[in-house]
This record gives sequence, structure tokens and C-alpha cells, in this order.
Amino acid sequence: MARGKVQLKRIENAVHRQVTFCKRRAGLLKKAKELSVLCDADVGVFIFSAQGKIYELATKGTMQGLIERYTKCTRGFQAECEAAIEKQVLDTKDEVNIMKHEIKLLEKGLWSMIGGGEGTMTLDELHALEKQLESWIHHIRTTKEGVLRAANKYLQQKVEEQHAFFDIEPLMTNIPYPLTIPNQVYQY
Amino acid sequence: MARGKVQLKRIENAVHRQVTFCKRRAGLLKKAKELSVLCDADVGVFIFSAQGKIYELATKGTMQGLIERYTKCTRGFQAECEAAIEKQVLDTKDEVNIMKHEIKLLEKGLWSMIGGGEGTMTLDELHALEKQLESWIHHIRTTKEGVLRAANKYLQQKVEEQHAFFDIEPLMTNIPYPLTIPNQVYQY
DNA sequence: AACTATTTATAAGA
DNA sequence: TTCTTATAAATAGTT
Repeated sequence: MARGKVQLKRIENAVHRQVTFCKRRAGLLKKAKELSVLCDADVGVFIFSAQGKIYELATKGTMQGLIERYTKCTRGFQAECEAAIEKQVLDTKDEVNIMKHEIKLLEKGLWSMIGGGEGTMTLDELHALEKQLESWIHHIRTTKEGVLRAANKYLQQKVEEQHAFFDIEPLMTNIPYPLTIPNQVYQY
Repeated sequence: MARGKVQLKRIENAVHRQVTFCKRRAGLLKKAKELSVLCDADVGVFIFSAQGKIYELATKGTMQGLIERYTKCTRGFQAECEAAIEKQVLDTKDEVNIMKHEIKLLEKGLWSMIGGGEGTMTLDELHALEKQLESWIHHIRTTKEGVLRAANKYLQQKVEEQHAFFDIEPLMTNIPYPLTIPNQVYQY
């Protein structure tokens, strides 16, 4: 703004442009500070140079603080961003649910194959099923000696508990029970 | 800057301050735009008036875009937020992977049942399968009183068998297999 | 909101 | 970069 009007377009000469950038950058930050002081305003300015370097000014607190304040007040755009993220998360959760369903189906397949039962089972069917499971476990346990021995240790304790626990009156019912298979997360 | 030097301090007269705010605000945003055009820089400016109103300028894209860029370069608070979101996503993906593993396990178990053998299963897989079976049994035994009572009758027999079974090889081993059986509450 | 006297910012040169 | 200086631009006080 001196010794020549300025054309409002990119300065082609690189040196000239760099010099102008330094000067005007300083001027802009100075103006920002003046505005904040004179008029009791809070101003945030950040400048990315063409080389990617950042110059910034926050007239109150930190730039992050001002940004948070800005974002809180603005809400509109960021809400969309968050909605997009949320959607992605929900999509993934949908995928999880689909997989859970798949797991249920597989488990049901196992159930059906083992017990031959449908959605509800009678007590006798449950008995049979449990026997099947027991035998399957037994089969697994006898497969590997190490597994077997380790299982023994557990079951010897368990048997004690079962004695105490199951010594209740052994009444029978024929109420059919809905068969829901737990979704279990395994730990090793 | 005209007809009197300016004191760099808050303008006390409210009207005067408001007028100056309007003028200088416009000037600041103009300077910011000029800087960006002339020097090929990206500038973000936001101004909170004393009344809490926001005035802003983003010379490229949106203010949010610039803020994100700023934050990425700065590695500040938002990085933590993004990390938290990322963690949530990764946790969900972990869950997916666990479920995929579970599906494989079930498929394998199913296949073994069909094929009549478990020769292709690893020890760990056997363990997991066993846990699943245990949990199912546990489910059967604890879910409904009727089931429990029915199970009692069976288990009272079973306990005898187990006694006989475990009396064969009653000694402990120190093989470190994880043997915790999930004590799980099932929902319907 | 317009005007204008001045101050301030800064383009060009060194 | 920094300084200098002529000049453009911004704006304080006024209307």
C-alpha cells in the first residue's frame, strides 16, 4: 500500500511473495490483537503458509480453547461430522449384530445336531442334550492328556459344589423352555 | 489511525467501542483475505464479540476443515478426541474379530461333529469349544428352576459316574491350562 | 452510514 | 531478513 497499488492476486515472484507474506502476516496479527484489546473481543487467527508452516494468534487463552468455544457455538457442521462418524460406528455395530445372528444360527445348528431340538425343548430333551454335551466334553477331554488332567482338577472341585448345590428336592416339570444360546466371548 | 492516535486499551464508551468493532472487524477480515490471496496462504480467523456473537473467515474450505488441519499439525486436544473415537472403532473391530474367531470355532466344532472327529482342531480351539460347552451346560443348569431341578436328577447320577471316572486318575498335574469356567448370567 | 483528516500499513528499494 | 520512505489503506472522530 505504498509506492504502488496492490493487485489483489497471487504475487508471482517468489521472493516478493515471501517478503509480503512476512509483512502482512505481522500486520494481520497486530490488527487482530488491537481489535481484541480495543473492542473487548476474543480473536483467533491461524495462517498456513504455502510451505505448510503455521502462524497463529489467540488473544485469549489457547487456540485450542478458542477452537472449542468456536465449535461449541457453531455445532452445525461438526454435528454432521459427528453424525457421519456415528453412522460409521453404527454400521459397524450392525455388522456385529449380523455376526451375532450368524453365531446364533451356528449355535442353533449345533444345538439341533446335538439335541435335534427346535426352539423349545422339554426336560427330557434338555437331559439328552446335556448328556450329549457332557459326552462331547468328555471326548474332548480324552483327546489330549493335558487337557484331560487339567479338566480333572476342575471337575473334582465342581463335583463337590454340585453335591452341595443339587441336593435340592428333585422335582420334575414338563414346561417347555425357550432355547436361547448365549453369545459368548472366549478368552484364552 | 486518523484524527487522533489510538490508545491500545479497551474503548470505554460502549457506542464508540461497538462502532470501532464493526470497522476493525471488517478491516481484519479484509486483511486476512488479502494475505491469503497475495501470498498463497490459508487463513482462518474467528472473532467472538463481547456479546458472544461469532464472526469468521476461512480463506480455504470450511473453518472446520482449517481447524482440523490446524489441530492435526498442532497435535493438541482434538488428537485425543480422535484417538478416543479411533479406539472405539478399534474396540468394535476387535469385537468383530473375536466374533469371527468364534464363528470359525463353531464352524469347526460343527464340522467336527459332522465328521465325527476333531483331528483338525488345535488344543486352544478344543479348550474354547469346551468352554462353550461348559457354558451351555451351565446355562441349562441355572437358567430356569425347572431346568435346574431336572438337571439335579441327572447330575445326581452323573456325580456318581464322575466319581468313578475321576477315581481312576485322581492325581493333580501342573499343566497350566486356563480352566476358568465363565459364571455367566444369561438374558432372554 | 458517509466523510475526511490523520495515522498506520506496507511496497519497493537498499 | 531488516531498514527506509513514499504512498496506499485504514480508520477515529465527526456529521
